Amino acid sequence: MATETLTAERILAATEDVLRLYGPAKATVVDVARALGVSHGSVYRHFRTKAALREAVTKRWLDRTTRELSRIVADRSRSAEDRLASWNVALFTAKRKKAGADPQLFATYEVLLRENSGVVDEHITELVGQLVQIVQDGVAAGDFTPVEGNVEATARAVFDATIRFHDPVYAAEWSKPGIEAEMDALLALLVNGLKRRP
Amino acid sequence: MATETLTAERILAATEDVLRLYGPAKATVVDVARALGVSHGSVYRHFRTKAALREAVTKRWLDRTTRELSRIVADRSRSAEDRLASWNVALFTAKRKKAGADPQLFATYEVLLRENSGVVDEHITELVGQLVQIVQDGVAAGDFTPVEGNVEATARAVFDATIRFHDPVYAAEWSKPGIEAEMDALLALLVNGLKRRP
DNA sequence: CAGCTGACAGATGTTGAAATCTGTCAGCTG
DNA sequence: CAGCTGACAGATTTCAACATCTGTCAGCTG
Repeated sequence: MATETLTAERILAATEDVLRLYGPAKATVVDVARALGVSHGSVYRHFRTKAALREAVTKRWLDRTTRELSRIVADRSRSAEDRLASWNVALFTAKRKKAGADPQLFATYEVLLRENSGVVDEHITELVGQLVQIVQDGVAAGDFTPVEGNVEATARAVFDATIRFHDPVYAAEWSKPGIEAEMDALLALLVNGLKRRP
Repeated sequence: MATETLTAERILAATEDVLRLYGPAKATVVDVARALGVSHGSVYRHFRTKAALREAVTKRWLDRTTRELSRIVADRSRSAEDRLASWNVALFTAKRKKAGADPQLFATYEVLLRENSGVVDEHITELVGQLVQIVQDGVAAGDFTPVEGNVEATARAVFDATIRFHDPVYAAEWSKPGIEAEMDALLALLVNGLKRRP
């Protein structure tokens, strides 16, 4: 335990700790190095710049969510309609939990997301990809009709429509009473719009 | 012309000019007074504080949009489906035009909107109210079925769903090619969800 | 000799004194 | 005398000197 090898993962974990402690404005590479008991030069051996380090922390944080949601996508035993709603509720619940459990850290990640829009774009692409799979399954099962016959555009439309329930910009509204009813109404409207007409 | 009486409206117009010129951070009450050729004490006769002045400017700006849209709401000669799409397209087009025509001023208003969330909330309430009227008309005509039988909740859901196309937060995406197609897909999905099933 | 250290130059952030602004009001003016 | 002015106190912002941080690299160490 005295001198575990310095890995990227250990640095990332320490960086998250330091960010939680000092916030995004004051967390420095020197702080991270101190937390690990090494010199800051060693951190630069694993991450070319401070920006790259912060980007990696951001990606790590977003990937945890993507991984969780992928389980819902993969569960073919449930209907597409069911999974579509579950997926959206799970995404909302996960984000709201993060925002509520440690507002300090969540605010920090809001800053990181803004400065790493490339990582966010990739994350969104992955999420829309998951929705594509669910919609595709629904179409194959004869439950859904994609808008304009375009599954990609339809999945993207569903994602856009629920943006209020997953974009951290709106985090302040997530604790409002009645927010769940609002989401339910929106999901009902969307599912109704997707359903094949007899 | 030499000495027109100092009205609230003249002050508001001058304030907008000063904001356009200096930006939200540097525009001062003294600047506004100078633009009007009066002392800053006179401005304080009409607006209790600088914050109240900025709030009034913000409200004036938002009200211009509300007024334009009300013409679509009132036009009973068109179907609810038609007006719903028109209303959303008009809102999007108006905002996008403002953002594109004078990005400087639009950025300034983004700041004002953030510091006057109360005014924004009222504005949103008015807009949702307009949507309620359109949805109500559609239900009365037998074209729409409101989600959960609740017209208010349905109108709110439509508003939330299109947030990406009217919240200035996303202004950067409004000039992306293909954005109109994305809005069309979303509107088609929503209208489909609203339509009464035979 | 792979991996780490720490001194260093330039970039970025902090700090506090000086400058400007906000909001008030007694008195001036048309 | 209604409406405006401008001097003023306290609040806020600006600016420049100072402190800290980022990123590099020659050399140390296990």
